Amino acid sequence: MVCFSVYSAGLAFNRLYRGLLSQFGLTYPQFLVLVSLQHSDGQKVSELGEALFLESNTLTPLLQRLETAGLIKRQRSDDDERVVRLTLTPKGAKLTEEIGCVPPQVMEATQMQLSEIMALTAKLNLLAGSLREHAKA
Amino acid sequence: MVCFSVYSAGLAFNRLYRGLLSQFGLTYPQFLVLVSLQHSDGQKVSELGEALFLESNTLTPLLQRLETAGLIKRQRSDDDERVVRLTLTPKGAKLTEEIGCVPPQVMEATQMQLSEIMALTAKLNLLAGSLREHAKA
DNA sequence: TGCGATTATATCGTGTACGATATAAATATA
DNA sequence: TATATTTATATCGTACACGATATAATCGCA
Repeated sequence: MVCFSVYSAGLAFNRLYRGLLSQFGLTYPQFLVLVSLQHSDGQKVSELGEALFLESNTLTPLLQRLETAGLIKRQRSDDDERVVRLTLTPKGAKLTEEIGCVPPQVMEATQMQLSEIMALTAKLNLLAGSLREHAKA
Repeated sequence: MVCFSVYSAGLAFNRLYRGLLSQFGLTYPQFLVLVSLQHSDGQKVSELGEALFLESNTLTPLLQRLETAGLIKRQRSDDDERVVRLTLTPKGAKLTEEIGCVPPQVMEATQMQLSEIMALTAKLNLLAGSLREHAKA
């Protein structure tokens, strides 16, 4: 069953990341947020949610923890007071640089060729896309 | 990044299963437990944990909920009082039959050929195996 | 202009995951 | 055969994930 393979591979990745990220005081979803903000600082919560496939009920508490840790700033937009924009603090930007060493370690742990990883990634993205389409309909 | 693809595909599967299983009052991990017990009734908690890659800190509350719902029975072994054996109740066995209609619906939602699904599953299992090996070392 | 609908984020309750630790039973060993 | 060690499960605290709902700001339209 693919679903179970995806599920258990997700567990395995999560455990690996936990070991690698605990020294930085981060979880895997928090890591994803920092990396996403590094690529595009000042994102709205909704934009981050589209990038990570998460909604405000999951993101809000996660972002509050990152703000409490001094890694990001959350501020209401002046144009539209409903919108909250997210920016890395200097401390957050510095930490995001430091965790750049983590993805190579994960790649190494996969024991797979880069080409194979990319092919697998592409298939998973197609699969996830189909599942999301199906959910909408 | 494979890790993110696995993560987001896991989210998508979880959402799909949520929609399909809610009518039965089950979550995806609970579904996995019932199916595992259908294949091998009377498993120990530790055996179930090896099958699902979960430990007692996750399984105990999950199994307690299934017992409260009247779907499984948890009983201490006579041979070894540390061991808890898990069996489907008649109600649980009946429900497990009924949810047999769910996996085909999931397969359909993937929009993939069976051969492609099997190849993907095999690769994911290899990957997860490598990650688990790496975690042990 | 005013007011109902929409939008963006937040809150709440439930159910996983998991590290750390507890508890009790079984085993090993002095 | 006592006692230390190991093993199986359970408990606790923290952090996601998500359905349902709340709240406040903006928009649409009469």
